[in-house]
Amino acid sequence: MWSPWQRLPSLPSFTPEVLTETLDGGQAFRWHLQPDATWLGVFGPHLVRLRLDATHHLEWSAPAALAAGTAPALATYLGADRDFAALTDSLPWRSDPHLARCVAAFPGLRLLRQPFGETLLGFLCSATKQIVQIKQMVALLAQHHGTPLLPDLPPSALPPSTPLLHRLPTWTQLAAVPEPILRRCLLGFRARYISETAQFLAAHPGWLEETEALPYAAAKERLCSRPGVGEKVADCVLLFGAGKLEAFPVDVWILKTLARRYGLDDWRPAPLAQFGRAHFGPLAGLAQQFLFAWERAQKRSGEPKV
DNA sequence: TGACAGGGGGTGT
DNA sequence: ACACCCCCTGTC
Repeated sequence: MWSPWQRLPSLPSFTPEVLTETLDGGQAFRWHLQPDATWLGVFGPHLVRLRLDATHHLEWSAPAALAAGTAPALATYLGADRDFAALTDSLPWRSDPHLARCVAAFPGLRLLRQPFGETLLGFLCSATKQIVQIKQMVALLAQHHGTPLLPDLPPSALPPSTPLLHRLPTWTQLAAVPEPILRRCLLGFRARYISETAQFLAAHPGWLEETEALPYAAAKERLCSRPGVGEKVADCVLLFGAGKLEAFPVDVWILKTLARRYGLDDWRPAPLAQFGRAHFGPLAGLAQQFLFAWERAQKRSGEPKV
């Protein structure tokens, strides 16, 4: 049923914590930790299990029927073509003590390269929502409107009630769904954004592909012309779905971080984004991910759940 | 074991 | 500044 576990060549080792932060730290919303401590995730047409071996290197397994194209797709998705250790080393951590401790706390943290259209969909869901709730929305979108990943195989091959039996709907599929139906995916006011974007994309074939290929500034401008896409969402889509590492999303966490750790109280998001690009340089988005991971960890240790 | 606020990784006006 | 939409979470 599942393919044998296979090492993923050309990817460095991970600690479990950094793997969690990479897969389930707000970049992507379709990775779920299973009871056996493996990660189960979907991107594009791919359904994948991931785990760490004894040497903390990544291993993957996919349903046998889908496993053929998995390795190269996974390599792209995980950014295996980029040396994140070297990129991280080129961040200005030597002159920035706070960045230095964030980098040290999450060694090997990387940016994903997700399918562009799916990234847009995920972050259109993200406004004023926490990760758990965004994950719930995209899971429902997939269940209700996405194509089954294993059309010919019995669901019993997977854990019961997994939210990962379907791909995300394509924008073409979404364009055929009336907004009131979309709302059943717990989207709230975001349903209108998604519906209008789907209509627009149906009327403008190639728009997504062209946008993804544009340089950062031009791509951001185009994304921001869509309803529900402001600067923050556009930067997330370009950072996590187009590999534009200069994108510097300013959300409330980064706002608080820059205020508290960098003395930038009362700054507005747009000037903060400018500060970020100036201070952290052309890989500002990577720096942002370290800062974000740090603040998430602080919040967890400050307000333990249980 | 239920009800009840309060707030939530923004955007648009 | 405030509405938008309403689910999740923490409380009582």
